This record gives sequence, C-alpha cells and structure tokens, in this order.
Amino acid sequence: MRGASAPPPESERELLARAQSLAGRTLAELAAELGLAVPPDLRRAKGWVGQLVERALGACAASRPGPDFAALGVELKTLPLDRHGRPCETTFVCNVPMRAVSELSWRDSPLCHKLARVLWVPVEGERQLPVGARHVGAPLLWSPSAEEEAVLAGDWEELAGIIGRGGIESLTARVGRAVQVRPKAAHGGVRRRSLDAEGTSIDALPRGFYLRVSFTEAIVRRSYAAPALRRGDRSTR
DNA sequence: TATTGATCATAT
DNA sequence: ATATGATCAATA
Repeated sequence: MRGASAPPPESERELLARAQSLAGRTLAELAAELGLAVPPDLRRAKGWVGQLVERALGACAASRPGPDFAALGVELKTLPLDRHGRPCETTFVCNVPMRAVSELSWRDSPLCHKLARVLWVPVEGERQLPVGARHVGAPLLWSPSAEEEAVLAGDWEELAGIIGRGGIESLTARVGRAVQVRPKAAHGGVRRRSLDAEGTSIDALPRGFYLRVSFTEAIVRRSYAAPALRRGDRSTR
C-alpha cells in the first residue's frame, strides 16, 4: 500500500481524539486524503480497511511485529459491523505459538498481551455496501474487564492445554467460549513445526487465535447507548 | 444463515 | 519464510 500516513499520536488522549474525528467519515474520504485507491471489494484486499485506519491514525507500519502504537502500548483493531451493530466477522488476535504454548501462563501469553489495550474502530462491513461508501463509527479504547479477562484466561488454559498436549490436529473452532483457534495461513499447503501428543515434531497448518463475534459484540454493545455506528448509521430503523 | 475452515495482500 | 492486516466462501 502506498500513499501518505499521519504522524504517530503522543498519548492515548490524542489517539482517541483523532479516532473520534474519523467517526462518520467514509472510507473513500479517508483514502482520498491519504492518496490511496479504494478497491472494488475486499476479496483481494482483505486487510485494506485495517491498514487504511492505521495510516489515518499514525500507527506503526503494518506487518511490523509489536503493538500498532508502540509508544502507547495500544493495539488497533477495526471491527466490521452490520446494520444492527453486530460484528460481521470474528477478530484475529495473534498466531498460535505452536511449540511454546505449553510453557506460557495466561499472563505471559501473546493473547493476553495483545488484548491488554485495544482501540476498537467500528466500520460498516456489510458486503453489499461499496467499500468506499462505508462509514467509520465511534471508537472505543478498551481493556478487558475482570469478567472478560476471566473468560479469556479460561479459554487460554483450555486451548493451550490441548495444543500443549499435542492435540492441535484435533482442535476445532468449536472449542472456547470467547476465543477460538482456526487456520491462519496463505493457503492450505503451508506447514509449520509443531508437536504431536508424543512430543514428536510434526508439520502442521499454522493457526491463529480469534475472538468470537459474541465476545466483540458484547464489548461494543456495552459501550454505546446508541448504535455503534451512530454518525455513520443512516439506516431507517 | 451463522459458523468453521480456507484464503488473500503486503512488508520485512 | 514470517508477521502484519483481516475477509471469503464452503459447510452444517
């Protein structure tokens, strides 16, 4: 992706203010200001919305390890919502550290670290809406509540336990209350070193941790008295 | 039609 | 190759 990028924010306050200034704008407007072309659809540009918002907010370069706002310790997540304010998709969090997973407690896990501080930026996400016409919603700077963290930690223990015992190949997306494990790869032929039940090294499809829709939906629902896309929501309900 | 399993693009 | 950003599309 070429084009301009905003300077990094120096505080959470500044970051949030900047994100709030995006609310109600369309993706076409943001793209124009950054000198970017809007793709006809997201089939061949799946990360485009996230990368666009990163640039608009001055996040560190995409595909660079670590938090999006390294100085602030904040992770940025765009969240595609349907007309009722429900997430259209699950939310990718991080890859599964196949071999180290058994040695990591919840607090030392990449899952915990990534979710410690998140700036959620809702964006209209229904496929029928042209990408450029989609509106950005009101942002939310979030950390898990005690209740949410308890659920996340419980899922980590369960999922990491299965993987740590070599059960990665039998682990399906049905396991986990808030978090699930699903493939995360360029295609089905990708293999990565993992361990089977006997501790023998095997090649397995890379997996990632994803947040279920029910979990992210609860986050945005609790935070907005009105629909999450208030300024961007032109629905007639 | 909601969810799971599969996949796409870019940067380093 | 790996990590970033996610959404697509077949299936149950």
